Amino acid sequence: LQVTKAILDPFLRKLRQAVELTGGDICALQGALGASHRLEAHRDLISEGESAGAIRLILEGFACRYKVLDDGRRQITAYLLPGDFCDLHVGMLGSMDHSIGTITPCLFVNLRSDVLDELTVTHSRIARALWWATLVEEAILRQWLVNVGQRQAEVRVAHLFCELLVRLRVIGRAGQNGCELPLTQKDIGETVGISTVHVNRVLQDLRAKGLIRLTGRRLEVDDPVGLTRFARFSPNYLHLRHPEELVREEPVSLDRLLQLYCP
Amino acid sequence: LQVTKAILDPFLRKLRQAVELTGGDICALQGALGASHRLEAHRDLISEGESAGAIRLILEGFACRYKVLDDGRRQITAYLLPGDFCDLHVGMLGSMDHSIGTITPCLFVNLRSDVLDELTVTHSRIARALWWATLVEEAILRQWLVNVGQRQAEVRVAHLFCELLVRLRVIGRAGQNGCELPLTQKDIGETVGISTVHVNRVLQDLRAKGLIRLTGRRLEVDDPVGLTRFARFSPNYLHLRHPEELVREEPVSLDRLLQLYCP
DNA sequence: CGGCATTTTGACAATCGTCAATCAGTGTGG
DNA sequence: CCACACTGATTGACGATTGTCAAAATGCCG
Repeated sequence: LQVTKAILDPFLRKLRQAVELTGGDICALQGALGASHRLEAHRDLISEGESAGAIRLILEGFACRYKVLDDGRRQITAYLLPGDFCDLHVGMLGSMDHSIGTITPCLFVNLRSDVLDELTVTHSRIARALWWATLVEEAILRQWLVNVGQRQAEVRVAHLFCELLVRLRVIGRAGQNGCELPLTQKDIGETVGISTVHVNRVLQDLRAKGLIRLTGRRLEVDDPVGLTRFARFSPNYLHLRHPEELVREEPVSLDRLLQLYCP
Repeated sequence: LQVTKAILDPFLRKLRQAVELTGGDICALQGALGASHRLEAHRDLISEGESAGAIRLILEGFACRYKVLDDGRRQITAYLLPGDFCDLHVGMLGSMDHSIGTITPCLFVNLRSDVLDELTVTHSRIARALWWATLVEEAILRQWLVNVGQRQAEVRVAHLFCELLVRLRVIGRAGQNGCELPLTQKDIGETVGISTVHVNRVLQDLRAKGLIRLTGRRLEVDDPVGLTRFARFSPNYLHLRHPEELVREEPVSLDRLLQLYCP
């Protein structure tokens, strides 16, 4: 499978939130790309207990980190979207303390870790951007803990939607009025710590309030301002450098990006 | 205030869980130490929104990361114990997305960030150990999210105690039968996402089960095995290299450590 | 069309939160 | 030494949010 350049767009957009990458940086990153591969929905990329291997970057699809308890309950601890790493720095810890699984069919590229190690020495901006991504993941975890620990079910769900909307918008996958959101109600419940049945009730309430509609695999936002206010959402914890860009609905074509960045 | 060497013991013990430090590493770390200072209980070290400044290491006392909601509710997202950093890598993100406050009176040292930056280049083991500490923090956050999202109040509290016992044992501050634990029931509730009143009920239940007693500022563990089993606690997510050492009740004297490490 | 996953509904129960009062422990000043 | 204040712990009554169970409805895909 050939990795076309356009498919790196979400990744580059995301990193642009951390640092201003130069053309040289981008080309160097391309040089680290290894083999790409597909995985169908509901498969594990890595399971808890395994020792982390290759570094993988998601190009397409939804995946998640999760932990399963002995009684079968599952907690999703992160969503991995196009442009996110699966196991960038976690590998340093030795064995995985959680699993990573796909939600939809996904497309990945491997990154040659030796090349990447070298890059972080020769291209300090890249090193910085990669650590930024890891630290933002941690910040998101803190925010999730606040939601699950302190807020009511309805607010939790609203907040999750706000966050996903922003993250998808950063990578050019969401407009102001909605986005593709391939999560089941079970997934949502396992994310915010409520039962599937209650997720259903909450979604109906949010719809009745005129805030959102979750139909099929798509989230429609009827009242963006109201939703943000209801969820008490502030994107500060995402540490974006260019919040103003989030308004732009149109994805930037990668031709455009490469024009700008590669001399 | 003079930083004696002995007071670094928890820090060095903790890092030994990540990598085997050489005498040179330890001496280099000592060279990065700056001014030390005290702070009384219930004060903020850094508040949300501020831009992170100096890098600080806790030498003595309990502190925590937390977020406050607009309705006054608070969620503690991490405990900072002796040997833990307050703002090691978080500074890379610019502004703080949470606050750090003391629980007991605390003693800190500043670290010269320029010296530390240099260290991470010249002493790769140190760089590795510092990132390990950050990644373990993230792993703990994931585990907390699982607890708060999926488990019953009683199990949440039991699990928290297990974790704190292990972490305190690593730094030589806990035996098999208990430890100093200066948390109020309010603190515990704000950690595991339950009300203060319910914390009280849960503690009584745990005592009635013969597992633990929390009296004053001390946690007594009456049935360590039973507690671990009840909490479904596994220390894997703490990524310790020397779990066998946790059994040892006696703190290693720093004279001993320096004898071993400094030629 | 038929099978399967997902969503939806209703009834009921349980955990947990809230409120408000009391009790216990600790430190302070007279 | 004791009254006092203050914080933290404890108790009880009550209610609300949320979970569980089980069934029915809907949607999706071969």
